[in-house]
Amino acid sequence: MVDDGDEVRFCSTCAFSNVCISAGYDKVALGELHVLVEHVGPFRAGERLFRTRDPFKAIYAVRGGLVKTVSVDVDGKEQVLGFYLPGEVIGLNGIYPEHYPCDAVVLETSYFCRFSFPAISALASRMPKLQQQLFRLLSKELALTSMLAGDHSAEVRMAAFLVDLSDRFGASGFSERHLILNMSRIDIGNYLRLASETVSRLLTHMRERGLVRLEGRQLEILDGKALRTLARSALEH
Amino acid sequence: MVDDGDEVRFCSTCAFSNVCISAGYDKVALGELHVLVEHVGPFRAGERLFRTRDPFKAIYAVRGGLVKTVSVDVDGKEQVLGFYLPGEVIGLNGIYPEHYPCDAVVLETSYFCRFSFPAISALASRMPKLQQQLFRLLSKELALTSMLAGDHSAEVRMAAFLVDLSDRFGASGFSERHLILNMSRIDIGNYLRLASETVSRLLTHMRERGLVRLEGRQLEILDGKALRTLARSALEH
DNA sequence: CGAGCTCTTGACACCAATCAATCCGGGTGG
DNA sequence: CCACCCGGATTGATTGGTGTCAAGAGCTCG
Repeated sequence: MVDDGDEVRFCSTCAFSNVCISAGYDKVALGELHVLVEHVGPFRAGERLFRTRDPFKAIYAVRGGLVKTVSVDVDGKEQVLGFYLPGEVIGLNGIYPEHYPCDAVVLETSYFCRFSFPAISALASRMPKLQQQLFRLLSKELALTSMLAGDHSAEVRMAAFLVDLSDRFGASGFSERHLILNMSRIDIGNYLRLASETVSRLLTHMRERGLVRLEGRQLEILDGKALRTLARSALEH
Repeated sequence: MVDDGDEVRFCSTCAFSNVCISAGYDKVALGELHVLVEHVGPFRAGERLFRTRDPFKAIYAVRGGLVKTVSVDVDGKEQVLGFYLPGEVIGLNGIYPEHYPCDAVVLETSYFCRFSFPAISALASRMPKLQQQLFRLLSKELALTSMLAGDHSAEVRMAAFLVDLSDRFGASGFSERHLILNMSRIDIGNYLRLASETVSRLLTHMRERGLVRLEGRQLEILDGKALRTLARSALEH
């Protein structure tokens, strides 16, 4: 999990590190990236990595754990913007406003790589591959939130959520079939813009149809194909 | 949004040009940017600047006119992703997938600046200010779509739409009070995830309450403060 | 073992979609 | 110049999907 052994990868779960290494980049720049990374954690459930209106100074890659980002509107109503799994990057939406537009709330004990943004931005100027990776990350985040923005039925949203999570677990080297939904139904509902009761009803309905197996926060995908069919209008290609 | 330029502006409405000039950048790089820009147009209403699945080669700044981006899902149902006014940039969401994820449909006679992405990306490596501007544009787009993703009542969404449009018209040097909604109610509804009938009802209701004056596609904001109050939960700070 | 949650399940209400009729404005052709 | 036509816009009646409220069950933690 931390930088050990194999000199080629100094941090096995950092998105940046991986892409740069895989690009076979020059050692000087790589060393600079290494110096730039700061390992932080552990954070416990309920702690915040950063808060709304904190000045934007760094982005974070999840090394292990689970995080949600939430924005709180003027009435104090929370809005979950996203969940972040190991290997994913948090904080990019702070670039333009120059402060974080949301809180990053840790949902289970978590570890991170911290990248000072001015530093990584400067480094990106000399490492086109890194710059490109930053662009891609931003653009990817864009694609994800525009999925949320679509007007789809509750069932389609739920299916799309599960399929997306499955894919991302897979990309992080975890099982694509056995998902651990270590966030409350309330958070899921808030993220999908559904009432938590609706989330419950949808999950039991999916269980009754044999699409998934449910044990509390453990979910096993039994019929991935059917799920994808349900979700296909939301995942629009 | 952009630190205002003082001297030479060789393309009065191009977001990139403006930021680079205002940064007082060296003339060599500036020349390169100049060479890189390609003026295209006019395009007539209904024509497409690019289509879904076209390979991602360039981004476009609107010089004049109005454009919508729409994605078509598997069932053939259209989804309006955004409207673009003079000075704004289209196509950034194609970076990650490396092809455009939507069609760019011209709504009224329009002109553009075309920037080859490989070229501008390379140039950004040598012009930190340009790189930063690209990051900002992406991050800004992110903020905009996450507004759409919120679960707000139809009235709040409508108000937020008008306020946003007013701000953007203002940023482009147009009147903030007199908006020209040169897109159909159907497009507005599709963008806001509302039925066009609901858009109609909301606008008449706002007219009856004295918030706006309506004359077909011309809209005058009479009570901007009230509109902002309505929209404030969607524009979350 | 109780306190305080999350989660589930049911009954009901309500907002916005749908269906339908009409009106308006702009372009076309006689 | 007017009549016609057609897509967009408005307005009304009805429906349905989700939210809200409420009660109870299951967990976890002190």
